[in-house]
Amino acid sequence: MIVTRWLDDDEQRAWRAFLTASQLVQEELDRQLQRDSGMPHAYYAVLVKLSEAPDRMLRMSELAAEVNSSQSRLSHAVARLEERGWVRRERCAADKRVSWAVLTDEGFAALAAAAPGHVEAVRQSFFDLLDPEQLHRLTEICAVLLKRTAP
Amino acid sequence: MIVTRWLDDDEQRAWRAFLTASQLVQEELDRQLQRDSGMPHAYYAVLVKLSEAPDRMLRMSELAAEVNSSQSRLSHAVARLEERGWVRRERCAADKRVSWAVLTDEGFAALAAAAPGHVEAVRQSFFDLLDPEQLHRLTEICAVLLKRTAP
DNA sequence: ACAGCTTACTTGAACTCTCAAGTATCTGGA
DNA sequence: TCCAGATACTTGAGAGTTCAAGTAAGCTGT
Repeated sequence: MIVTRWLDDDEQRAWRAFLTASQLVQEELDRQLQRDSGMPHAYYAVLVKLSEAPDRMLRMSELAAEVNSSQSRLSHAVARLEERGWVRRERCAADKRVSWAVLTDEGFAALAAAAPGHVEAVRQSFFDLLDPEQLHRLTEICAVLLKRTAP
Repeated sequence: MIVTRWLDDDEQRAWRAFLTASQLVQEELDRQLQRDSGMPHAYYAVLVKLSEAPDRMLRMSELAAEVNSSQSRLSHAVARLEERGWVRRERCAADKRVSWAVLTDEGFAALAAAAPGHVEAVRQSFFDLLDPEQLHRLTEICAVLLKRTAP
């Protein structure tokens, strides 16, 4: 039988602070993007990754990995983005299972329109609150949280 | 005209690390709870807060504030929890607009059953990865992110 | 060459969340 | 008193996410 190692008070506080802070920041940015640009943050992330890719295109599976999404989620998301004309799908000739997601000019324009407001929001709810020392440490800590190889 | 203060490379890294780390941790725990206990993390949080409240009951609006949720979201959530018999609603006699959410014995039992596995998961994806120094700093930083009064 | 596994992606249904609108109740001032 | 506005909560519709299952195409070993 395994005895649960419950969280002590300090751990409780630490955990709830992390959870609440990250929720708060994410919700705030999601709301800002939805309100000002009519897209959730997940869609914004897709557009960003595509815009940074060579020829503004990526395989669906690569794109999913880049934006930290399941294939299913991405597939639905790209379907919506396609409806808006912001992304286009292209079947790969070499391997017909693969499809490429391609950022259209309209998609790039939508991203360009959304970006300034979003960056400003990120500054307000994140960077402007932290000094360089804190920022550096937070980055390190987050890197640690990410490093452990998923099971 | 306002000139956008774009993020420099360090800022990009910091921001993406924070976003990715917090998403990863949250998704992991959400998945764990859903898989092992059939509830999303948001519902678990509701049960926890109720279990800690005097008489295991809270007004809907207080509960919403405690779990960082909109009233609408909480109302839907409590409706689902009520269907499962984990929470019960009681109209307040003094102010009939108010309703109390009350944790039932079944709800408490469900929480008790879910907690050990969840705590273990939190250890694995959070505490076990950080040393005490990092934990302390992270808590401070998250407190800063939370402190700014929402507009 | 071809049966069976793997890979890449899609689909559908169930569920949660959001936003806006709706209901009921209370409160403060004319 | 009474009504206009505030408060507490609910409801419904639309959208995104998840999970499991489904399709299609490539690979592998015999």
